[in-house]
Amino acid sequence: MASPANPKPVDVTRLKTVCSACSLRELCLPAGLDSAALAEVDRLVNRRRHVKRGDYLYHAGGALQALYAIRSGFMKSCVLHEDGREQVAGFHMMGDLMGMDAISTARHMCDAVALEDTEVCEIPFAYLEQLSRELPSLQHHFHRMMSREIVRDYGVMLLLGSMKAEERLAAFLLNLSQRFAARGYSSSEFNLRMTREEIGSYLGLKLETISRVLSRFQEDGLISVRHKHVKITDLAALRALIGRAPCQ
Amino acid sequence: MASPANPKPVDVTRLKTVCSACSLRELCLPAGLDSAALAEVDRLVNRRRHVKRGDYLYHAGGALQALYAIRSGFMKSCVLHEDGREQVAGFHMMGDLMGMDAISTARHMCDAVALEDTEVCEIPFAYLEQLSRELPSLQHHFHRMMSREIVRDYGVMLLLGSMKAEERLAAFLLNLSQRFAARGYSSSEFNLRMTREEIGSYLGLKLETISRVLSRFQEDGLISVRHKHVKITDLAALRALIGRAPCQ
DNA sequence: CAACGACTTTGACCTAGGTCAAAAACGATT
DNA sequence: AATCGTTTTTGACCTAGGTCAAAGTCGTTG
Repeated sequence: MASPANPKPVDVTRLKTVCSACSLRELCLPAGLDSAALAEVDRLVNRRRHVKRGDYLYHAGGALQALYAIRSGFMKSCVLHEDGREQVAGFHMMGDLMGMDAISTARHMCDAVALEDTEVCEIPFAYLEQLSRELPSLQHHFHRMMSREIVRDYGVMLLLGSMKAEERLAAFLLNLSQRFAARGYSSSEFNLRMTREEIGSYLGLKLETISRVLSRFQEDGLISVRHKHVKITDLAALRALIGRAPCQ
Repeated sequence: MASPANPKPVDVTRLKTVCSACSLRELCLPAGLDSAALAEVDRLVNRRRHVKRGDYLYHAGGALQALYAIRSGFMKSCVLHEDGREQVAGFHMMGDLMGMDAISTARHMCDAVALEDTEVCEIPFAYLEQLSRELPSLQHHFHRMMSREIVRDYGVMLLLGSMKAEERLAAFLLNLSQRFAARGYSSSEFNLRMTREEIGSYLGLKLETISRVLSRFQEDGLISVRHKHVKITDLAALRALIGRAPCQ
């Protein structure tokens, strides 16, 4: 079970934690760096920030100061339409890098909101560019992370553009499952940090549809859901749902 | 009107054209570089490639060799689902940079197909990384281009996730219009290079819906369409379509 | 522990867009 | 100019998912 950030108020040893000693080292920005490079990156990532549940890490329109690597917690990013409609563009967890949308115009193009108390490492962007000119491995890994975001986005387009409700939700659950697994948590049992409405927004569906499809999955023995808690009971069947082409 | 690549077979002077003399200089990778940097980039971009209508620039799964800047022509990129479903992830024209999805895994994650005869400049990726370590302005602009792709993708998510058919198509036409304008072509009159089916795939709709909505726009006096030729006759009304929130 | 608000579930009904089918229009080729 | 294949248009009908409404469940706070 993913436990939330340690509730102890301020722990000096933890505040001093650096990339080189971080358990997310191999998932996060410094993945694959040698120890010399890692020491440099320790200096790059100099500040932590706590974002309380419901609070914003940054707002659309705000100036780019830094990129943010999530240390613990859970966030969503939302694109806004002028008329107030909002589209969840992604859910982010430990090791994920946020804020890359802002590099283009030096202003954030989406909101980042904490879905539970979250701790992030601040990565001053100007300094990251400078350092990545000196450290080819850092440079390359940063490029890989931006590219990975593009690939992820393509996956979401595929989801939104050509899958039906059941497939979308199956893909969503499998994606969460796999990301939890990659972080050492259970791949079969986890808590959803977001509401049905937020899942719906992400998947281009209404919250009632999410609720109904989850119920149907449960009836069919694919999962068991109780509120935010999900247990995948038939992984193969869930995978089969998105594999086959029911249309055409 | 955008004229296709010169049909003369091989023109040596054109083959020798370099970034510093390219009319797309300010849209493309070298945007904003000083003349010293530009001279370096001239050496970086050493090869051209012609892709005939219907041919692939690269395939999903293929190894990343280079990024590609479009000099002339028109392309689409498609994400593939294992079951054969395909989702058009984007349409690309002169000055656009393609292939950034491949940096993440060193393999392309989508297909790139020419919708008309297209000429691209090959940008060897390893060399681009090397050069951008030496030229901060190139480095920064490259980052901006990757970020711009992420922002574009967020826009597509908004489109697919929370807009209805008419809004999607209006947004699509306005986007094309604006991109043609940025390249010195008419913003109000242009040829669609893609089929109704490809538009539909991009917008998460069926080709019949595209056809119907285009006809409706024409009846309402927003545009006039004849096959691939589109003329925007009421820009304001088209804009108004995506501005207001008809639902909720 | 009562009460409130936020979230979820479920049912009944409706509609935007999908599906199927047929005809028309085009463009490339002979 | 005739033919073929591709693309587009339009109509008739259908269904997945949206909408509206009501009841149930939870966590939080006084």
